[in-house]
Amino acid sequence: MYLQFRDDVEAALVSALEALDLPTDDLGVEDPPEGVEAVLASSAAFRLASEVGAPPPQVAGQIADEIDAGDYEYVEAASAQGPYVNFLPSDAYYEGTVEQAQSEDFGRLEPSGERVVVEHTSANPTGPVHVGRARNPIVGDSVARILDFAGHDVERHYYVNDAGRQMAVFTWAYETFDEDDLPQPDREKADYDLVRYYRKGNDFLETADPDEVEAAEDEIQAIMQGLEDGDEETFERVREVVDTVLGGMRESLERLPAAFDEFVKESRFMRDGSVDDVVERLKASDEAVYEEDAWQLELDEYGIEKNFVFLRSDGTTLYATRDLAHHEWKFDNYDRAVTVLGEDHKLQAEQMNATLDLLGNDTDKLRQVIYSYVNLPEGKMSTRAGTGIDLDDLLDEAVERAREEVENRLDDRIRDDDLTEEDVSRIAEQVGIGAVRYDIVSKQPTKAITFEWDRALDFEAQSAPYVQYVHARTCGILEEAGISSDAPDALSAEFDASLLETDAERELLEVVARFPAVIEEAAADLEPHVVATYTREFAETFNRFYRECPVLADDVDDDLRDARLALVAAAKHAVGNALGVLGVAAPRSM
RNA sequence: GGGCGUGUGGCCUAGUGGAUAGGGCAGGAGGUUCCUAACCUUCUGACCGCGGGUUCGAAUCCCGUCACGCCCGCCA
Repeated sequence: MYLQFRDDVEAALVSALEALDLPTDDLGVEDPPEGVEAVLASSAAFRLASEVGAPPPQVAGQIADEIDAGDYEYVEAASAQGPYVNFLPSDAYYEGTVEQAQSEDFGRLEPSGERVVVEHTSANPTGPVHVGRARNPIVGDSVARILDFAGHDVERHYYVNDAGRQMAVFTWAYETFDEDDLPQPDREKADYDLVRYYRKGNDFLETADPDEVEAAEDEIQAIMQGLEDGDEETFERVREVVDTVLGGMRESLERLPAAFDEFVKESRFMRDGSVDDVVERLKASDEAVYEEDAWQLELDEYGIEKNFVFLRSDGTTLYATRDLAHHEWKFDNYDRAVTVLGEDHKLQAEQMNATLDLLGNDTDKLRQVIYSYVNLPEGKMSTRAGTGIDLDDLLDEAVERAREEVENRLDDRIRDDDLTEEDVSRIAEQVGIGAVRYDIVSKQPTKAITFEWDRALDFEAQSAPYVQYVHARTCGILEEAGISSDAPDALSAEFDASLLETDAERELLEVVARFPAVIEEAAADLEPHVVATYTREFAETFNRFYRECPVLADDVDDDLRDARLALVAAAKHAVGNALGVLGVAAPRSM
């Protein structure tokens, strides 16, 4: 209802300003601060004061006087308060909110018909996913969920670098070294198994005898050339390594959970000729220069000073060149493309944008979400060097700590719980992993995060469990009332929302009503953290309602009980779906 | 050196032109015969890095400056 209310408010302002013969290009609709009763307000009077020749409060008064709230279904009143025009919602707003939010998928926006591809993670398949990289799948998966919930047709892609130098090194190392010379793997898992060869290979290239290194480099070069020439046998050799390591990484990512619709391999664009096509078109462009035996592109007109090399002197393509073909493929198959990238890829992204534009693509269809890395207090995490915390270890530790927490709480509970061992495991999993994910997704992606165990695994206050607990409470009340999620129909279809008139109830209704607008904003700006901020405010508001408004107590009369139950169901859908788009589990009990 | 990003109470964080800068942690004081206390109430604590400027109004925009991070490969 919030979106409809906002439409009403905008219409009312336009009509009032037109009647006063004032410009309508700046309505100044905003959320009033806490403590102000209104749901929306306009600060337009500030800007119109000079035009009218009267002080802002007087202008606000004129605007408010011009508005007849009766003309708008969801507006109860428009009143001037100092220089602001404040808008109060009508009973229909509150009643409409409760009704609308009875739907299980409350908050989902109308289908847009737009096909959006979200590419995220795309880490080179060199070894286990570490925490430094984990922000990408968490942010990316949440962005994908939000776009989906906002009505778009979303596909999630992992772009696999299976043709670069790193994979050539890996393949060479895998074929060269003997397992007996390697340390024990940290886990019995494919990615942990194979990363030992990769580390050993890199170590060899850095420290071995120069002649031996040269021989190794020749083999690596042969692999790269084979890929470039489209040699099937070479592709097979590399594929074995890539698919094996990727398989292990996928398992870890799915725990987050982050799943993909498609793993797009860059070698595909080498084989279908599209990379060659890109190269030919670039060579023919006015910006192309042949310097130092390599083909380059001058991108000065895009404000990029550094030349973009798109063909090496040995005639092989670069990752960035292949990525151009990849993105043209995206443009052919989707209406929009979103890529989640670490901040270190920012310049490359700008370079690619410029080049795609030069090739005649509409780059407005492409957007990047940039995030800063998660570092350790002592520095960066690196797969090659083997420094860093593995995502699996973090998640295991999180689940273990969550389990301890659940077990501790079992002892000092007021109510008798009938949590089974199965419940305890489920809760530990939901809370532990949810806490990690929420901790990452709730912060602005551009802010750097320094990883600290205790901070990442804090289960109190502004954390996933705090919000999850609210969801569990809503489920608890509904179940107590005999309304299980399996049988939502048991909820009385007849309820009188006008009985919800205390401050606590009204505030909860208002925060529920805002949910679709939060989705709209998060989707438009590609910012999952605004949903996380919302869940926190939601939880605070719900907890106040919970404290002040008993639903099932004996002294609550039947009509009020039904209305409150409907409100609790509405709250459950809002917070449950908010957690859903964040990719955080919504437990029915804790 | 150049480019991009970040800087908000002791610590973490929301807020990108409008109403007393909103939370959390830590610290002090309270609350459970009552639908789950992973909760709530209350107190303490901020010259929004620093200096200028624009504006009726600046954490938010502009200029300068400092600190930190990232980038400036024929790597990815």
